Parts: sequence; C-alpha cells; structure tokens
Amino acid sequence: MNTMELLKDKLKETGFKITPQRRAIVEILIKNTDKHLSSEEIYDLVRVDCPEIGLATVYRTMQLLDDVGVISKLNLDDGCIRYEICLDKEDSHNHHHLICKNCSKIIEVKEDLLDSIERQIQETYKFEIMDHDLKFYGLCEDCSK
Amino acid sequence: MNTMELLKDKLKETGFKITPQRRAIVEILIKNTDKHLSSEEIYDLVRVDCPEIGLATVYRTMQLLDDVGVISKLNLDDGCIRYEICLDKEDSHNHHHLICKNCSKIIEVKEDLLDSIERQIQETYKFEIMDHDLKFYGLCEDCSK
DNA sequence: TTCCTTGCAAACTTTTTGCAGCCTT
DNA sequence: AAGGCTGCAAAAAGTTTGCAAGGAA
Repeated sequence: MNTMELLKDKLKETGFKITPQRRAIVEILIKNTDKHLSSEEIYDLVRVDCPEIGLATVYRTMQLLDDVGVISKLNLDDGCIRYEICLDKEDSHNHHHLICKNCSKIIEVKEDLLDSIERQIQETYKFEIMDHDLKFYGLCEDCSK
Repeated sequence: MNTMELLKDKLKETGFKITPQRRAIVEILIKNTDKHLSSEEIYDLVRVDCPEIGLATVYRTMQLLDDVGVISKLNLDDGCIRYEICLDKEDSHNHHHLICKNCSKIIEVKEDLLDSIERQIQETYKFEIMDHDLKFYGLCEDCSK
C-alpha cells in the first residue's frame, strides 16, 4: 500500500473526508518530502494543479494532518511554521535537524542520539520526557570549505 | 560590578545610549531572570514604573540587546518570542530547556550534554556545528505524580 | 549641538475565523 | 440527504517601520 492509500485510511479512520484539495496538498507533501515547506509555499505549489484552492484551506488541512499525526512541524524562526510529512511516529520522534547558516540547507539526522541524555535528565530533574526538539546550527559540508 | 553596570558598559562599548526606557527594560529582565518573558509581558511589567513607554520601544530594545548579545531567544511555539537575559555567552550556548506540557513550567538545564553528540554529527555529516537548540517536552516532577 | 531614541500610528506578516454555498459519503 | 468542507473576506495577533519631537552624550 502506498503512502497516499495509507493516508486515506488514516483520514477515514478518524471520520474525515477526502477532498480534491486535501489530496492535492498531500501529493505536494509527498513529492517534497525533504523540503520543509511553509503553508505559503505549499499554497503556491498546490495552486499549479488546483488553482481555485484558498490559503485558508491549506492552513486548515495542515492543522488536520497534524491532528491525525502524519506531519511534524519545524520552526526555524524565520517567521513561519514549516512541515514535513512523517507517517511513522517513531521516525518523527527520533529525528533531528542540521541547519546551515550559510545556505539554509536542512539536513535530516534520522538516528536518535538522545537516549542516554534523556535518561540522565529524567534522573537529575525528575522530569518525565515525552518528546524533544533538537536543532544544530552551523555550516554544511559545502559551505564550510 | 553588578549586572546593570556590566550591561551599561556593553552598551557604551557599542556606541548605544542608555535611556530610562532601556534601563527599565533591563531591570525587569534582571528581576525576572528565569521567567522567559515575551515582549508583551515585558511591556506590561515595564509600564508599572515607566507608563509612557511604547510597545515598539520594547521590541526595538530587545532587538538591540540581541545584537549586543546579552539575551537569548526562546521559541516555545506559543506565537511569540520569549527572552532571557544571559550575560555570559558560554552559558547561553550550554543551556537547554525542559518544558512541562501540563503546567507550562520551564526548567533550565545548565549543563551542556551535547558534546559527544556534536562530535559524532560533525564526523558523520561533515557538518560544522556552531550552535544548538534543545528542548524537552514532558511532565515536571509535580505534574507527573 | 548632534543624531540617536522615543511614542504614536499605520503597515506588514502569518494565521485564524465566520459564513453561505458546495460536495463527499 | 446530512454534515463536513471550501473560498472569500475580514479579523487576529505579533512585529516592524516612518516620522516628527525629544533627550543623552
């Protein structure tokens, strides 16, 4: 079963309807898995195939996909929220970003490197960790030359 | 030399003037070191002693303090940027946050726990790390009972 | 005196909401 | 047929900017 089918099932499970607009947005997200698009960028891309769509629908759909749990949000402090599709919840948790200060490229780190740190914090601060958000800023291989 | 004196020197060094508004804002920041206030919250607190101040001045002063490098920004995805005064640059780098999903309390983690992870990433991804941002979400000691 | 700084108001940006009509199920 | 979904426009919410007057050095 492909990603779109999987997603359709997830939506149906939760009682939501599958509309051309939602399908178009999800298709854009799948085609741009590693791009971390903002709502405005998604809007521009979706309008190519679906010119009548409104920006509010993009925002509402992203909210919906977030509720269903198939996207993860990324805040790069550039004034907008960015999204990536992420069908596997484990993936989204064990997942960090390297952000190049020079070319703004974003590199995904798929391993989870925080296990031992989390245990340490759990112990020292008696804080029950449920999720984390880790970003590294610096220079990518190309830009550090 | 106390914090305010230190700050005055830092400002003078860079050619900025010390005005009553700026002093009042810095005093509020010092009094609320661990509170992570937003611009609006700073504005409300400053107006108690300095009722004629404008919100724009608060924004401009935070921008200035950021340029001078004495505050660090914290984005909790609650729709505004939060600040904490942070005179020592090393402190600001080696500094993480635990955010309670129940009571919204923020706990500071002063140690830097990322050294070995940074070396690992540096090696694997050939990415030259300059800074990082690490947040843990979960339940604080009181709320996890 | 110089020109940096301020308060005010208006502008901007990103996101949310209300509503009447449309469309998936 | 029923109720969720959509586009549009207006509203929110946070932040930035222009400008003339005011104040620190």
